[in-house]
Amino acid sequence: MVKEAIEVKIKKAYQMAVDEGSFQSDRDCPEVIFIEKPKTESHGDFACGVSLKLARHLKLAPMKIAETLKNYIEKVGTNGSGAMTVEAAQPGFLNFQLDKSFLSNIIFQIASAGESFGKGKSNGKKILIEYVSANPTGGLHIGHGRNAILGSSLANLLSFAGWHVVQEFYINDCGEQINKLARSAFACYQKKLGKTVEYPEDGYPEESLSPYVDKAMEEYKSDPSKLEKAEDLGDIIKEYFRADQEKLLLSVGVKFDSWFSETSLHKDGKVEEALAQMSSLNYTYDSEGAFWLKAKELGDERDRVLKKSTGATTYLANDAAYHLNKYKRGFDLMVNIWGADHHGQVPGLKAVVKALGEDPDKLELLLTQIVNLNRDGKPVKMSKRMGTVVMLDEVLDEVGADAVRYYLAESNPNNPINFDLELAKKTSKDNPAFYIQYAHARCCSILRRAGEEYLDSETGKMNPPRVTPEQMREIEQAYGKDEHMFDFTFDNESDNPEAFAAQKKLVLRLSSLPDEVEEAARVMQPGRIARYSYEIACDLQRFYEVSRVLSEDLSVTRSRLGLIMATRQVLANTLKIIGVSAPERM
RNA sequence: GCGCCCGUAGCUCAGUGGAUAGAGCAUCCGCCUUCUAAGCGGGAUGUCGAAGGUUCAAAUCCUUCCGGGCGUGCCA
Repeated sequence: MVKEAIEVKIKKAYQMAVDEGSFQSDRDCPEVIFIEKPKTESHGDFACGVSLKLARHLKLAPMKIAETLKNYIEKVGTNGSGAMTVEAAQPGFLNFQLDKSFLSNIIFQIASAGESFGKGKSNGKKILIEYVSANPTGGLHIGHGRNAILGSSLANLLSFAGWHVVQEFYINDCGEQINKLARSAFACYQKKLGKTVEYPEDGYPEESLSPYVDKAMEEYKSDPSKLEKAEDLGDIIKEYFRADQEKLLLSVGVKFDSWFSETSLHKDGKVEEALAQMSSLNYTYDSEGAFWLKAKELGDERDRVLKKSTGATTYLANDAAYHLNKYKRGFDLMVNIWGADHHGQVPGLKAVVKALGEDPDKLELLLTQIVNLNRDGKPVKMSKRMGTVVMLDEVLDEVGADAVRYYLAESNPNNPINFDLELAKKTSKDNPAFYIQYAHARCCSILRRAGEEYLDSETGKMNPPRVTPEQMREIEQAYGKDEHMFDFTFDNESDNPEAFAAQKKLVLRLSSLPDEVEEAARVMQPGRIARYSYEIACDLQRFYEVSRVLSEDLSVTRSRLGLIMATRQVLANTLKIIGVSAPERM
């Protein structure tokens, strides 16, 4: 919001400069006005290097352009948002220093927006995010967990940024893996009935299936004929697994709007339809008894089989049908989240989409790298059931949902995660997940304490609350209405530069939530919000160290309580995006 | 071989073509009468994997090379 205000000012200044003949150009600035946060304090609170970019276009020295813009910016004035000073600096930067009035106006704006602070305006667009999409043949491992948390956080983020989001799980409930499940479960069942059968050599581990077979026998004990065919038993068991996956995902706050069955595509003849559509567009051919996609001419490294010589369709053919269905549902954008070990399938899927005559640019694939588990920096393999693969529920049991969500959401999907189990359990600043929650709890604590009696250190007696319940209600009501309520938040820079710096830093950090949301949504990286949240926690801590909220001065107390409310709100909003709880006490 | 991802402080990682490349951990030195010390402040720490190129300006864009991970089925 601050960046926008500055951008508007520069734009206006540019137009005035053109109008008055200082710049020989059209009224619209030909370069993007990019406002940055300088790393060095002496470069102001915000800076803009547009003069450097304009040098060639205007045929003037960058420094000259900067100075001209500075003069016109001063003419533009404050336009109601509070004051700032501008400096032109070598080699042509514009450096902006915000005034106290500007800063307290920021708090006021956050206060007015309340819960919706940082929320993007609805863009009227629909997006489908498909993720996890595991086989219903077992549990979910930590890699599924990474995709689940990324998908869910991305959904929260995009929805907050103004998209209409649909989250979907594509159930891979047919094909070779499912047949294997059915065979294994049926063998297990036969054994339970006392028959001597050979357990499939490459089958799923009997000990993991056994409880599910027991469950099926219990459920169908009045009508065991339902279990008499391997296929039927497989259908029952795979639904158990799917339901377990759903339950586990719900326990980490991952909730799907839609569960799409691969089998339903076959039943409804959609796979054949998709194949026919690709044929009609002349992107297929028969060879060696199989049915092929001309993938190579659509950008893949070689052609791909759609229907095997056995007559069965490949996963690619099924994916074609599924994606055709997605396209028909009219989304503006579709995102698939896959493990990076599947990246080889990307060109095939893109080829299929083109062969169906759809726009491949509407389909975005996010690939996630692997999750390594560590304990005190050393690699661990902890799974009881699967040997080398670490299961999501085991990690969840050990460190809890909040830590799982934070660490899996925080990372850049392109990088492998080194998830340290001991770190995730720490209750200290080393553990950002904890530290952010603690910051939120601290805000709540201060707000609570404001309305409680407190010990007077001089008299040793209890004093009445600094802020009575009536006053607290007044503050909450004024919060968002009284523009000048926050004017007392800041110390004078000359009296207490440390305190002023911390106050300013916190306020500016809070103000950037809308920019952070917009940028994170644009690059589809909810992890940026997680890291931003940690930075707020650090800034709050610093503020807390150097400037008291609750004091004898009621106007300062009121003012700073407003800042604490604003901080609590921004922390709550960011935690909600990454799906971590915001506790009031810890 | 080919394709994708990665290479930034001792470690884990940020970094939008812009000013002196940043955080946290670890390490060293300080700091607890006060709203939660579950903490805070301050040092020190770099061939941004390498070399070319584009640019007024490159960790960032392009090319080549080196190192690591993954993939490369009529499996999913």
